[in-house]
Amino acid sequence: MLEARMQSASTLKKVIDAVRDLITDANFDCNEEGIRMQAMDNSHVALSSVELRSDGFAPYRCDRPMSIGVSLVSLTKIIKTADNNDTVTIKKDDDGDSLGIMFESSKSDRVAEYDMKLMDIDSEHLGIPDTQYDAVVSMASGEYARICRDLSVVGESVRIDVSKEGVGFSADGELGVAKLTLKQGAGSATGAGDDDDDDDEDSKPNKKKRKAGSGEDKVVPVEIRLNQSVSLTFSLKYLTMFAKAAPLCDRVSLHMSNEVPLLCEFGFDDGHVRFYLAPKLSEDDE
Amino acid sequence: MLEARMQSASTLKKVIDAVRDLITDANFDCNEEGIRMQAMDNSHVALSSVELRSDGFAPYRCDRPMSIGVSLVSLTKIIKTADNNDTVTIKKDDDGDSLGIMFESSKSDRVAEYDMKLMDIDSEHLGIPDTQYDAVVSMASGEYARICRDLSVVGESVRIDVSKEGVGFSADGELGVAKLTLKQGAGSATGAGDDDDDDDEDSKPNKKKRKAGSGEDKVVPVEIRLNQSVSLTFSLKYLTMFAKAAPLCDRVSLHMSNEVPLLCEFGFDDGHVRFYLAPKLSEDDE
DNA sequence: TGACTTGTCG
DNA sequence: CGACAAGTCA
Repeated sequence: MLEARMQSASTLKKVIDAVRDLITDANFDCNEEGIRMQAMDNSHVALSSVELRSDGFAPYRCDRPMSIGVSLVSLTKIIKTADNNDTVTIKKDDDGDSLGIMFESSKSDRVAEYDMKLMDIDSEHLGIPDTQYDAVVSMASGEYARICRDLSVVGESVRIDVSKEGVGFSADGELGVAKLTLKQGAGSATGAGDDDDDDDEDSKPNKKKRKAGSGEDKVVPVEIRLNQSVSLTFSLKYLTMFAKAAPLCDRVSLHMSNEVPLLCEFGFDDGHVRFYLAPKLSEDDE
Repeated sequence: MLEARMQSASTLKKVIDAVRDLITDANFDCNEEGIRMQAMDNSHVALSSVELRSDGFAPYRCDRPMSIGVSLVSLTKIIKTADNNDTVTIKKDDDGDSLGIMFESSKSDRVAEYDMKLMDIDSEHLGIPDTQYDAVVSMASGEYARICRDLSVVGESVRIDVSKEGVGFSADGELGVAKLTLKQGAGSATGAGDDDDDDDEDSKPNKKKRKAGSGEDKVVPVEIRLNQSVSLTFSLKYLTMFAKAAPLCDRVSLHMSNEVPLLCEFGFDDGHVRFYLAPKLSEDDE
């Protein structure tokens, strides 16, 4: 028996939005620590990994580990019917072959219940080594999204160079060459500021999302942690798909070592979305 | 060596937007006075002419005149990645075959550098005689755009009649006849004019949604300078494309003499965009 | 069906 | 000026 309730549907909606372009089906692996999902994209190039820790739910109950095979296409359709501040409860019996999903509106007495059919999915659970990366770049997630968008007009690949001075993103193609440079410590306004109030922090999920329209954007500085300079080339198409996760949080961190897959991480309260992507081996690949 | 820096990208963005529907490639002719661009549209019907005077740049440096062959398609893609208030610097070495374009964000240390490949373009530089026109009509550029839009619903050509009383725009087609009259001195709020004058036809389709902007539109009176009445017919398709320049400035002026190409001018600080279009010879042409 | 572009709102 | 939503194109 699994039963998990989250105060607001918005995080779940954003998580689904973040991965639905990459994944069509996936197993949700649940245990007492929370819910995890991991899957390669359809062309087996990128790995997506989602964690929703049990702390993010109240209550959370999972008597014994279970693996729930979900069609993200179906789940997307269902989750889109929820309001952002609806309460979401998901429930699964030990024996059933369907997943119960319930949305309760806060202001009215509207209750929507879905019973989503499940799938049998071969879970190719890949162990991901807990690598130490040579370079970790953290920046505003909006900035990351924009860099992907801007460079996409020039080419299909981006070379990321990280050094002490900063991080450079460069692309080239028919129309010429583009290079975008961020200096360490450089601030960048995000789209979503949320002000930390001192009083009400803890377990209460902050559903006050004041998306500070104009003016009061929080400045999110670029931070670089570097053991060794790296230079890696990636497919912009995938990096752009990763950027769909940007609404989840202010920051994204890119973890890189030469010739090792990139880890692109979006962390949020009580969970994260991580993407892994192998670098292009050489520039002639394109 | 050319180096020119403008404080804000917005003007450049608007200039490019104004001509990109008409022109795909053009030479940017640079000298110490500034940058000029002149080109016929692809079907060799309309002439576009852009001037960016050196005063609009700081600093501006152009050691010797040069002609830079630019693909507006590429330039459009690049310029779209700039924020409106980014600082723009364009640079070209005397010998290179590419144009350096740099956007610097004001708030952060984000720097985007592009190196755009150039083209060899046969510059058919047409001398434009500095004509004295018989009639010059100046009006709100938003009003101009709206007239083009409204009349396009009715027909493909517009006849413009200028007399002492005012200026009339008329079109006809399948669904009937439309005539729009502006009187001299009549004020018009930018964007939403409905000056109901006596000549108003009821056949005018009313699907105008007046998006009167922020309410505080400046009133821009219609001004007519007239030596002799004129009556000319133009393709609405082209006049509508000219209207893309409207964001550049509050006013547009239409310079006309019978049987001579129209000059449609959008002037702004330190520059202008001008369009020339030959009149249709007779109304049976359509 | 999804992604992108454009237009509107805050 | 940035974010959201709708419409269009692929």
